[in-house]
Amino acid sequence: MSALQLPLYLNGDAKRSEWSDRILQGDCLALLPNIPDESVDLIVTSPPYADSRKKTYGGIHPDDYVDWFLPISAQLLRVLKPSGTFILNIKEKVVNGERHTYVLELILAMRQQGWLWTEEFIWHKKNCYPGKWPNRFRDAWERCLQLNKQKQFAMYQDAVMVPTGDWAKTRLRKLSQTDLRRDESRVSSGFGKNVSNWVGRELVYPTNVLHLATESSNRKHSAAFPLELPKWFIKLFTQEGDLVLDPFVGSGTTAIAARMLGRHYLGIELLPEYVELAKLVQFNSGNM
Amino acid sequence: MSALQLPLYLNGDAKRSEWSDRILQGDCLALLPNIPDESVDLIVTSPPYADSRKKTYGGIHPDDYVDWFLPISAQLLRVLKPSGTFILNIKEKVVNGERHTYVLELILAMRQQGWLWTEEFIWHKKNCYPGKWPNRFRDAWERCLQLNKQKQFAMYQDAVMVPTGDWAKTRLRKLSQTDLRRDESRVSSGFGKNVSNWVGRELVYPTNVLHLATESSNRKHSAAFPLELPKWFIKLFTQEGDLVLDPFVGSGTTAIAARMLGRHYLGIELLPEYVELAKLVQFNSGNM
DNA sequence: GTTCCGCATGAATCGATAG
DNA sequence: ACTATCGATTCATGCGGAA
Repeated sequence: MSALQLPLYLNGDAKRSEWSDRILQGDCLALLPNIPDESVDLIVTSPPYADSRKKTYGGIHPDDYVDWFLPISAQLLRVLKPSGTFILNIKEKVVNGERHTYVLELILAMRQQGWLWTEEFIWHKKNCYPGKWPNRFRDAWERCLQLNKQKQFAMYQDAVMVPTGDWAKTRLRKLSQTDLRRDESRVSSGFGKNVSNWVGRELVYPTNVLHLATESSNRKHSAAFPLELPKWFIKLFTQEGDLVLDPFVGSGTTAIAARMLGRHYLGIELLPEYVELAKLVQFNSGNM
Repeated sequence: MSALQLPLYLNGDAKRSEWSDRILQGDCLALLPNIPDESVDLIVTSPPYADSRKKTYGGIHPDDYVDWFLPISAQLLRVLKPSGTFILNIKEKVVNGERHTYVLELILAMRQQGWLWTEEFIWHKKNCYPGKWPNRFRDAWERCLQLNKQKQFAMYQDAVMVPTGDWAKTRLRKLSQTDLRRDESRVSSGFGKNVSNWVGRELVYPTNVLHLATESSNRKHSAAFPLELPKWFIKLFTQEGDLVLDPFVGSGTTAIAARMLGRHYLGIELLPEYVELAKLVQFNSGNM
């Protein structure tokens, strides 16, 4: 789909409400330029991993990955609001017995591009692919890179608080004065170790290791990542009515998550079959 | 301590048995050159984090971290056996609201130096206290970089097998003891449990995510990692009688772990007070 | 309706084989 | 030598059918 064939609702002059909440089929590098500057509150995406979907996406070679992604991230930087956040779910492949370095290089290159590498969340995959190899174990985690345009960005931490675990109660009982003092010295700022702030509370703030609920909706389609993953980031970085973009929306997981949470969304997907699947699920998820 | 003042047991001509199983006080960059080529089976260390221990180590600025570490890693590359492994526990600091990139740059630089970046294990600090800052949550994980000299290296995967999630869950539920049920028993954990209790049962291989509680003992070394962490890597990458090196041994955690597992060890520590502490613990751990 | 098995299925990786 | 393809390995999970 060329720029000239773009649907009217992607015209930059249109109001957002006229072009959001859709799944677009096409190359995101061709479609992204039609999204207005600084119009997106949150980008959550899981791009095709290097060399891993050769049959479907043509297979980006690990050595070419950074060059392939940088023009896209340049567009994402443009369309993101100054207070917005970009969550990039990615993991390096094993190449010739080594972890490839394209993710490291991508982070460095995106910083040159103007992004701030604010944080790296860890997604612990509970049911990772099985297998046994002579010199490695199963890969059970992926990176969720948090990138921003500014040091100050929108973040709604209270929206993702989690119930206090049993460990907290146990821990509290065991806390001695020396424990408290030691931790106070270890934590230099902010919330710190003021136990009174969380004693008796039912909810606590999570960490940067994603500990999502084990419950997973009965999805019949294969999703790139579980629904809970985009939901968590959408709750954390947006409010109702905000706009969430996924330039590699696949079967629509991010769009569904946004819809469920009352956020506007815009999904882009290259493969028509995924677009159809996404639209189907999108339609069926109306009452979720 | 200059090279001229090196103790006799660090003379390259001496047999390993004459110079191992000791904690040496001094700058590792000055002491490492006296260790013979390709004599170490495993290196496990947690170097001082950038800028985090200004008072004790002089505070390596994040921007200088790579230049500071590369001469050391060059020595480590030399003393490591071809089949050996280097486990580097490290985590980037937040500088000016961003994760600093020195760890990424260090990986790239060490590859230029000849290291292979085989794997990145995640140490998930599962019992760290909740906490929050305006723009981030509590940091609950650290990197354990696995670096090698060759694609083929010694690895004893059977030594770290853990009970299956299903089996453990079922059995523990039938025991109906709250404490046991709460105990982490899934595949991804396996620390802090007496695995011998499960011998003969169904065991599976772990993943590259290590669930491990931070140590709550009264260690004075500020960067001490929990004993289970070096123990796990020592079991995975060495056999009894092998030699384990920690060039930043601190209060001796790696040395204690090696001793407990019947491995030879060599610890290096700059600060005399830590050396004394390490030797004390080393002595007291004789019957552990 | 529950609970309990059995079974298919993965954003995987290695080594061998083939071109 | 270097790349492309295939078989073997492995386990948490969700599902369907059975008790």
